[in-house]
Amino acid sequence: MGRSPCCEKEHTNKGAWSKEEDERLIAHIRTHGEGCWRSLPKAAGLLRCGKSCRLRWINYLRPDLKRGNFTDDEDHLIIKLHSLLGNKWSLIAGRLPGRTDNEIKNYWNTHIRRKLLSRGIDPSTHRAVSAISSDHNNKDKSSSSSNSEESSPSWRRRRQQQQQQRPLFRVPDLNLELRISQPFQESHDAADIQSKGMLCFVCSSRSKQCKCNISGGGGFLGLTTGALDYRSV
DNA sequence: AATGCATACAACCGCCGTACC
DNA sequence: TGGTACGGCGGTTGTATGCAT
Repeated sequence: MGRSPCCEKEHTNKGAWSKEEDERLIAHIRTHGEGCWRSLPKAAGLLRCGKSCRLRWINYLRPDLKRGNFTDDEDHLIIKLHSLLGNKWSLIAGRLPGRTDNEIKNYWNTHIRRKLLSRGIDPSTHRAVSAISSDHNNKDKSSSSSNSEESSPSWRRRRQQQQQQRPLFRVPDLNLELRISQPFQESHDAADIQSKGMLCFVCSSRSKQCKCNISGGGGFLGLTTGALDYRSV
């Protein structure tokens, strides 16, 4: 049997969203709120798959989205978080207010990867390319290939194969267990956690239940401060 | 001006985890 | 306990745009 499709594909639009579709979706979510994506298209009068509506809203229409270029700070934060988390785009996006996982993923693939490569850093391992090539006894010389070659389809395929063959790089003895917290806050001392109802990174409790005696600064990547502050990275 | 190639990014696809029955 | 629905995620593709020739 298997699962039923998420929608009737014969009766749904695909491709770019029109202005009218956007307006319908926005209007529907304004009055009914997010959620129940499967039934939303019918209720909103859209010939779209529920998943498509969700993606359009989350990645493009949400009012709290920050459009425009990434700042240097955001750049650095993405690189640092990627070195810790790998391709966990949603977790990375959770630390960049107003940015979506899709946006960060695209930005990584189009800008940051190339930037790191041009600096001689392997974007998947965050190690110097020369170190990697010596690790592998020059087996994969193409990993230091020229930038002009890297974006070609054949280069992408080769690179995928290399990554499958290459042993995973692991940061030794790092406990990367993560807890969900609210996005980055300007300040994050214990008083803030209690007064603003933030989620404590240390004990995972909210507001007044938090008994962690945390003070600013110190700690790896600021994680021990209860909230990740990328400026400490 | 026409053409081909490269780039950027929106959107889709397929899979997974979880909740619910 | 197993099946199904659903939301969410990461990888991939499609296409519009910009640039070089």
